[in-house]
Amino acid sequence: MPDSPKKTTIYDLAQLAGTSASTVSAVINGNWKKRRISEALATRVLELAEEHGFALNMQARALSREKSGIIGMIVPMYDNRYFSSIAQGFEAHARDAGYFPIVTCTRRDPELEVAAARAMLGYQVELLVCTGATDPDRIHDLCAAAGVPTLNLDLPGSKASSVISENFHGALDLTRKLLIQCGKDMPEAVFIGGRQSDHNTRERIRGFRQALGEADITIRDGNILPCGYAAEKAGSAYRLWQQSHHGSPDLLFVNSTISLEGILPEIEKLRAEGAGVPILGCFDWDPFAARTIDNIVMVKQDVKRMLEILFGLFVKQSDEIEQIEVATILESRD
Amino acid sequence: MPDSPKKTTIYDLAQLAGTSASTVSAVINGNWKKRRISEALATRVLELAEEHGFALNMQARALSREKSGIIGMIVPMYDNRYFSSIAQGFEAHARDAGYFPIVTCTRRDPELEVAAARAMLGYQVELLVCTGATDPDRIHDLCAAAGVPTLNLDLPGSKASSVISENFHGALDLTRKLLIQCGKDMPEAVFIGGRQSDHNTRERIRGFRQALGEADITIRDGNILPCGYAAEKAGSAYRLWQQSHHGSPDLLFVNSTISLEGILPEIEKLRAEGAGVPILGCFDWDPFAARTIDNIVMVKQDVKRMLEILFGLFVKQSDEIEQIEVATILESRD
DNA sequence: CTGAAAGCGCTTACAG
DNA sequence: CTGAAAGCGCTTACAG
Repeated sequence: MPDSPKKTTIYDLAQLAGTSASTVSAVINGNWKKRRISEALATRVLELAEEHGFALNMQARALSREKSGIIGMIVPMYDNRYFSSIAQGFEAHARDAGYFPIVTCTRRDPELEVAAARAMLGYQVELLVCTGATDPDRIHDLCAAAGVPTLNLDLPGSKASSVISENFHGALDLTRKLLIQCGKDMPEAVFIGGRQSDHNTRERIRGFRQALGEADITIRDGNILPCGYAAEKAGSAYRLWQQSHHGSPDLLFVNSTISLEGILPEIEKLRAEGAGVPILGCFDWDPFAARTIDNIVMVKQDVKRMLEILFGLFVKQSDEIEQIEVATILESRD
Repeated sequence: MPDSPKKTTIYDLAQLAGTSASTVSAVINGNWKKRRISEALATRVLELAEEHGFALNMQARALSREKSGIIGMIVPMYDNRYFSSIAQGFEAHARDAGYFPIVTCTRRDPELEVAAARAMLGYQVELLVCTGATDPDRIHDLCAAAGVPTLNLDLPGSKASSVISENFHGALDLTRKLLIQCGKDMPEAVFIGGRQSDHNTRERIRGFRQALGEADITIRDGNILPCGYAAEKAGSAYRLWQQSHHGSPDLLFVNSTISLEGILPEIEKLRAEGAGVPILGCFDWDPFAARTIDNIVMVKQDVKRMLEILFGLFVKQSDEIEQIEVATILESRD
């Protein structure tokens, strides 16, 4: 392999093979049957390409084709299983579909989301998937102005199709199950985590309320605590609740593993003191939490299915706006 | 915002502003003081750009500048805290340094690694960081032929600088701590997970052996089980060990959180049966595992520091090959 | 203070 | 069966 100091181009290859750039291009792109290029020439070109470590310049290709072959995704964070499996699955699907995936995390920051969307537009993405975006409609407008379609995942938007979990039903089932585990007649039930402003949190609260209603349990407003997703926020909201109630709730619905991380130290403190510990539910899943926290019930979102549907929408390219809800799975150790 | 059906170019902007593409280019790139363009014109151009949702075509820029502004990273997986925080931190650093980050996961598959490296080369990355790569030297050669520098992270290579954890010392400290916790005179100690072929695993085994040696504990070869990283592999290797020894070890050194996931069910089974449970150590960190598994000691790798050093090497661009080891942190609940 | 023009490395009608 | 040439949207000397 002659270490060419500078990058090899199709012109170099053409010269080496005694042919033209057009022909090399056709060979590289596998169009040589169509162009009826002799097999011998094609083989020769491919050999030379291999030998010189030739890599097609994708920017040049994108420029001339006027399409990049890139699809983008923005994600709030990588540091939990839900979003990281979304990122990983998105990559795999994109590659299988012949696209190059670009994913970027925007820390639930609206400004960063917009900046990331602009950057992706600069790279001429052919699709932008907004995962858990705080303002997907704004991103949609940005992309629409550039003629780029968007799709929403996890959190819905109103201007493009969305694939989300069955938040209401998932929360309903989870709460029902927790009530059974709890056993008490009039348990003190608390919901914690998430944002009142986001659709998923609202739907989950609705499911939570409904399950309690079915059991004729009245729920005080002070027991619904959409304090944000961050671990610290959930931790301190929980601590505050405990202080003002002089004790822990009987049943605790936690709205994400991130929030669960913040609450766990408090739960452990209770356990260490030999005090009663609330029955725990979490609308989210983590393998260690599921395995090691006593009596926790977790809701696993069906990432595989969500991505299949998402890519189905992408290839369909319909401009009808749909909102598709995907069933969740309840996981507990018993 | 007039929804232009087609993308706006600098020529469109030039026409609109009654000036030339060169001038627009200078304004967009913030070089207009240098070009002494009138502030009025500059402002006007920027307004128009905003109004039309203009986004510089980065492929065109890359092509003409002959540099892409992209840096790439390959990572084995996203689905654990170590690698996902590496990916997240890489993104942040890249952006701060004015680069566009591309990260791709290659599932510890040598062929995928090479394919991903080729794809990145096609996108003209200016640096490729190989994280936990099975054959970083092969990727280095590929990149070197295209004049692209590489850097290794987590697992070292011999042809480019590497930033890795202090595997030997980390394992030594961890094992010492486990021995203290264990308390027994002649504990049965087992090492599980990882690959004999990788540097980190070998170094950790060395640290493990050394700590045992210091305590005059002889260690049988059958107790060193580098069975791979996958959870299932670790699970079955552990089960096998237990079967042939009619019991569990006293001390178990697990080489990653992934392997820990595979072993946990067995540990729980023991606990449920009221049988003795080994003292657990893990060369890796996960917040839930750290919090919820009784008496586990975890080694946290210093991702923040590793990335700082990595980017330091990148900006330095020295062609001296260094291998830098970063201290790890021991975490336990007491 | 500003513009015309060449060139980056491809693709793709088009002509032979 | 194959090549010359225009064009994709920028940047950057160069000339004024």
